[in-house]
Amino acid sequence: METLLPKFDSVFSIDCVIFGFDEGELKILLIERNEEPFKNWWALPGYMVEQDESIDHAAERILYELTGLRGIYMDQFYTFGDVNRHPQGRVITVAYYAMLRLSGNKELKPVSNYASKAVWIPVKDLPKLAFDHEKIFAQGFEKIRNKISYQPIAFELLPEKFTLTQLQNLYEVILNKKLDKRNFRKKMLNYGILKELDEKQKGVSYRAAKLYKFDRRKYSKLFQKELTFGR
Amino acid sequence: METLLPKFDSVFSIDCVIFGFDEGELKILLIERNEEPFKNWWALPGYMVEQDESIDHAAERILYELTGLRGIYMDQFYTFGDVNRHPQGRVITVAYYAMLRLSGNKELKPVSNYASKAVWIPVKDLPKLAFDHEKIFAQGFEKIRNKISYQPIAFELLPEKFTLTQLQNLYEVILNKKLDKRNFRKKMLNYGILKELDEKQKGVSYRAAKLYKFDRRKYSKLFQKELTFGR
DNA sequence: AATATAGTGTGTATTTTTTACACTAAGTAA
DNA sequence: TTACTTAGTGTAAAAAATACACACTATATT
Repeated sequence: METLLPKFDSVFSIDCVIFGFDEGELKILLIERNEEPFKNWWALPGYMVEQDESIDHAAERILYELTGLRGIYMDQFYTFGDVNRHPQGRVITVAYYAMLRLSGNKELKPVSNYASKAVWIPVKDLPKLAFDHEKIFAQGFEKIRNKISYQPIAFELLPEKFTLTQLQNLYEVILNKKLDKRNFRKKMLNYGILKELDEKQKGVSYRAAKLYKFDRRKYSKLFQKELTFGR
Repeated sequence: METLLPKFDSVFSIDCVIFGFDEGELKILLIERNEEPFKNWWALPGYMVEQDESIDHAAERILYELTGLRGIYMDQFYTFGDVNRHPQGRVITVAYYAMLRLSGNKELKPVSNYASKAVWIPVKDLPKLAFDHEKIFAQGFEKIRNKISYQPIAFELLPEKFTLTQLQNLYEVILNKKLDKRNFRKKMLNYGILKELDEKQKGVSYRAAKLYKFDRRKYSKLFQKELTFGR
């Protein structure tokens, strides 16, 4: 039966909204396109999905080819399917996002030549982007802002060891809102998902703060669905 | 420049996970397929998107053609892109969901003949479904369960006038959890998004309950993002 | 008319969570 | 030693969440 039916092929793409946090600034990973259309424009890392790969796999591959970043786990957040979003025809795109720690300064080096370079750009200096990528970016930002307010995912953006002040700064940047220091600390420490280390910050010209680590095991226990409504 | 570039066409589909609530049961809208592959199987209402329509528009059109339901607003929730999810080739599908009031018994009548019929099936009696539709359904159910616990969207499933007990039953069905009557009422009434009516339930063989209406205006004011973290 | 039945409707005390708020301690640099 | 800068800390008040049980009322049944 199957052989009598027409065969389908498709063209669709993946775009990645990758956030990083560095020097107190929230950044986003962009590439400079080296291909028409929009050659030499800034764009989100994104490309066509192959016929024989799942979209999740494509996301990883594409991010690697365009930026050199490897094995980054991303979550899908929305699919953009306006008719004219791509000048060459009907191309819908599935958007993924991730949050990365920038410490260690992983090098960015496109592996394919679809991109001429890949760089971290502060979110507040976002340039004009190719296609509908500004819209995609905006929705991705919205997504993490939402998510961070009910799941402490911010750790993914910080170095492995961090101070509470750094953590708070990050929350403030994403939520675009000042937070109270004492309440913030109380709340975070109460979650019980931070390990206090015996180490202190180094190289600062003032009192050094304690360093903390994120305790992934306790975290996943804590956030296996906890809903409102008592019994 | 554009004319030198290859033209792209694509094949992709929409699937709809539509919830209804009737006689104390949560139901889902299914069709019986009248086309290969999976002819005569149960399936979610879904079909291919046309080249010249946005995916949001396609969702509405497809739901109408397969079930006769018109102008239903749906939200996208996930895109399924495994390589072998469709036997005829590479077809990714964008899944949408909606919650509907079943009162008034809108008639279900496929307008195209891709479906031989469309019916409401209790979620607890879900049959075997075509393609990967069971997976899609499960993720859609997860979605509303999640959503209902931070936004009172349950009204969309109830008739325009409803009793607090009906509302509570619905929450209990979706959350799969018994709730305390007094606390539930206190909480709901405190939101201030219910209008108490001068009417009472009719045709019951016990004390009739007051009827309420959902106050959409107050609701949208209340739920314009309210995040945790004080100041 | 009396009674059984089934769901409606209500209040309070306790605990937990959230919020507001300001000063001292520690380390570095001059 | 002093000036500077950030780290670190507690409490009281308000708000929200929770646990819990019984009398009321409309109808159907006899």
